[in-house]
Amino acid sequence: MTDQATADLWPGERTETARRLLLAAVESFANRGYHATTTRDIATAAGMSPAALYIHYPSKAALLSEISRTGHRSTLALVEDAEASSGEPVEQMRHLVEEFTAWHARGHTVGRIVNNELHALPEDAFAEVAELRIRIEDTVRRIIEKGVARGEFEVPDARTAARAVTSLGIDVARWYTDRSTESPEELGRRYSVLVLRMLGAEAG
Amino acid sequence: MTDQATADLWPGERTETARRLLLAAVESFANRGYHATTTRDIATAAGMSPAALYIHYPSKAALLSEISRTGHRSTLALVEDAEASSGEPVEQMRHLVEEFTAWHARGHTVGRIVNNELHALPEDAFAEVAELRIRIEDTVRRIIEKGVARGEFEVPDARTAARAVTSLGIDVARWYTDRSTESPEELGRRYSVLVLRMLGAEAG
DNA sequence: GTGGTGACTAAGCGCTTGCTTAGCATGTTG
DNA sequence: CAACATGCTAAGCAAGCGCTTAGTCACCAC
Repeated sequence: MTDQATADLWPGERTETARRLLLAAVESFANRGYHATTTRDIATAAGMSPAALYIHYPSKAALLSEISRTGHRSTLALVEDAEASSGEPVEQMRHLVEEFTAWHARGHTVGRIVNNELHALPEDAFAEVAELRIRIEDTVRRIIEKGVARGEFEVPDARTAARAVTSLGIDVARWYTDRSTESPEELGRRYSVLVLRMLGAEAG
Repeated sequence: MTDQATADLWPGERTETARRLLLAAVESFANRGYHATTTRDIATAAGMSPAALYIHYPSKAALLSEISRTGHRSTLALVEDAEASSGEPVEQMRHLVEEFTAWHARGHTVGRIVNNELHALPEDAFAEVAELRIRIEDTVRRIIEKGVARGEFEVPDARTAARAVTSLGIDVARWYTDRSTESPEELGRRYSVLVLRMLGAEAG
């Protein structure tokens, strides 16, 4: 039931049981929302009694924190890799959109939690995650500004354009389902064409 | 505390008290989420005891249904007005994006409920709302297809492009706050420039 | 006045929630 | 073989949930 992309985020969680609980939490939080999910839901989905959850995680909120932190770190890494992949803004942006979009399609369950359950995070996790989100948006804006300075992009306002680019990718997690006809990779390629054109780049 | 755009959605709710409850529910659902909001929260914010809520609405879910239905109807009307406003796809699309974006910025509280609390809706409200969402997306796709047929737009895939256009607007409700520097109208204009370019239209 | 009505509250019911406690097998160590 | 650690469960606790009940008060018709 759990997709590979999600499972890959926690390759070696402390024990196999802890991992099963985590993946069950991802599934439940994504489908029903954090507050609508009970600890009994998670434990049952992982095939154990409610009390067993607390041997592996101190609280329901700790599960959410772990999911949100890991999801955000993974996204930031992806965005920074795209920036490092080339010196050319057009190529950087193509990579970024392709992978950012595909990530949100492939891992739309984790993506939903990452983007919609921010308000449910405990303070410390929220602080870390907010910082990561800023760094993601800053990276996108930096690429756009560099492209504009070089005359390869042309936008009315870099900040707004950066918002639009990240926004497009993030929202994929909201509507993409496993029954969608486009593969995550195909969607990424199509979105990168649209985005480059949106930014006023010449070539498709 | 409640913005004018939200208040305008219910110009003449049955009684003044019913309206106060509804607006308090909008505020609470948007800030904390439906499941994290208690009927006590709503009643207290409207300045009354928890039991008074049930004189005006049969349940907490009925409040959500009312908010979601009205929000969706208002959005569909806006989209259909944009299509009717001109015979030219470029003009239709400019109007659509300008107003769709501004609506989600102005009414970002209602917008968040409309787009993120679908799973919490009772069955009958969900069915109505799902139908409205399809009509919104269909209208956007129709405009794009007409533009492509006329040689005024050029996109790899109309369905994907329609998703991207609606997605951009919807996601505004997630990140826009009253402290955002751009006005809803200004944001709408900037987004319409980006979208038209994304669709391969000549003029900005 | 009297009876009726509509908007409201204080109190609380039954249930579910996140989490804890006490105890039970199993395996490992000396 | 005793002593302990580990990973789990059955049972349940306090708190909070959506919603109901019983009753109060202001107002209006006659």
